[in-house]
Amino acid sequence: MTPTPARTPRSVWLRPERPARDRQLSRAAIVTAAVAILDAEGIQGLSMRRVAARLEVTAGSLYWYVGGKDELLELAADHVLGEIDLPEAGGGAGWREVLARAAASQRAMLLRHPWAASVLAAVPNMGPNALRAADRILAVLAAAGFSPGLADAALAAINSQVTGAVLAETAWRQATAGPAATLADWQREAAGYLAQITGRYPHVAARLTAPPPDIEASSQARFALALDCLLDGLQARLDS
Amino acid sequence: MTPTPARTPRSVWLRPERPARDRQLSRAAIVTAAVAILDAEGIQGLSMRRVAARLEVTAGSLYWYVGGKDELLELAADHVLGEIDLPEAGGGAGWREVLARAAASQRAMLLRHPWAASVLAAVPNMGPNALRAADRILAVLAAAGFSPGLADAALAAINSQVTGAVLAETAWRQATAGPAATLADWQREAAGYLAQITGRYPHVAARLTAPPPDIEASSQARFALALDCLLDGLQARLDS
DNA sequence: ACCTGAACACCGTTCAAGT
DNA sequence: ACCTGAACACCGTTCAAGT
Repeated sequence: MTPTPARTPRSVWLRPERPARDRQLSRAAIVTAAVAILDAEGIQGLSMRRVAARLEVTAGSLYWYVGGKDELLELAADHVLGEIDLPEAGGGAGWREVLARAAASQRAMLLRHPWAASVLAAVPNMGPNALRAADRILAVLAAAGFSPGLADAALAAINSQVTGAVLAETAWRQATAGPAATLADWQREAAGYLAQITGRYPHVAARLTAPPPDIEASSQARFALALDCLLDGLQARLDS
Repeated sequence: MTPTPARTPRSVWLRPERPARDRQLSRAAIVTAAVAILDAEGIQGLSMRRVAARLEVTAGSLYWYVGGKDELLELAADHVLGEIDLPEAGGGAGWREVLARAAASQRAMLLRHPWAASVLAAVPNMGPNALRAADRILAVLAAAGFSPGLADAALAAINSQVTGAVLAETAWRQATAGPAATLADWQREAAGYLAQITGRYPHVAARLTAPPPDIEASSQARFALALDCLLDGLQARLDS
């Protein structure tokens, strides 16, 4: 019934920042405040009013520096992207090691900021930190003999793997960290449902009732396995 | 300052549905309405009030059947998960083909419902359709000789790849489908920013200014490549 | 140029009260 | 048992008006 509102999803990065003067607010301050709230309370806890309150300012004033909440999220996401360790420009390490290191660093950062993966996944990343990271990786791949097409595919595949894996990991973490304090509590709470599915879905039930002892370690191991598979496959396609 | 609200992220699936009587509303009707809105207007367009309006009912009445908006999203996500083509129970196809088919079907479904990937990624999927899909795949892998651990890793890796790839694809699609109608328009709009990054990030700039002619086909090709790499790697680890 | 204050049009959720 | 109506406590965003 109601017509679709004419959203204008133009990215922040397509508009220049306003020139600097003597002012008590800034894009940087707003982004820092937003990241602090996101880290502490997640995406649900972020609102323009709360960011403004943290800066002791009115909500409306944020709109002088930032197009809106969506833009602020884009800025926050690029901000944490700056925490990723990137390969040196002229480093001597092989491309496999470079990609593995960068992917591990990216995963660690996304686990430190559990809100970031979903934000980065929802929007094309065109911020300076995103571009810098992509450019470094593509440079390494080009130097290693990757064609532009294969380098693109490699970057996209690894990025998808990291993002997807972290999203799944944090989803489970947040669910089991709910009202039930421990995993055992959660299982007791879910016992009824589990009993119901044991018969219908035996393979899944076996996993749910007997989860790995160390979730942290097994997530890490699964991530390493998937990454190795991708790197093996890329190497084979590079050699042929 | 404000204390974190005591959310109760217990999953829908942990609570039984209320017994059926003669009523003008139902979980199924609510979920159907929600999916229709999500398909038409995306996640931003979904509100409890709009779902209620579509069913010619008050917003409050939805809470008799559904715990809240988060639960409704879980239900909607599992609903579309039912559209995935799964392997027959006793099919004769090899495990590689089975996984490839299921992954392709999952990807197609996620592209049909661009809101679904982010919802599925945000929450552990414990609905009946999610469990059924996982169980079928795990059964095929077990029959092919996969250890439980390797089967888990395989399922997780492929799921992460599909989810991550679709999220990236839809993010770009929605960005370029914004106010600028065509990709050329979008590029003209972004020209200033592109010129600015051409010097700093040459490898990325080359990709942005000269995108592949057929985005659809190249996304599909990249997805097939990543999936092949994963399947190759799994096969090698299965044989060893 | 920058920020306030107030308003507008929405939200999710609760809950007495009706039937 | 099921649904309404009204309310509560929030939202994002806009914009005149101040300085």
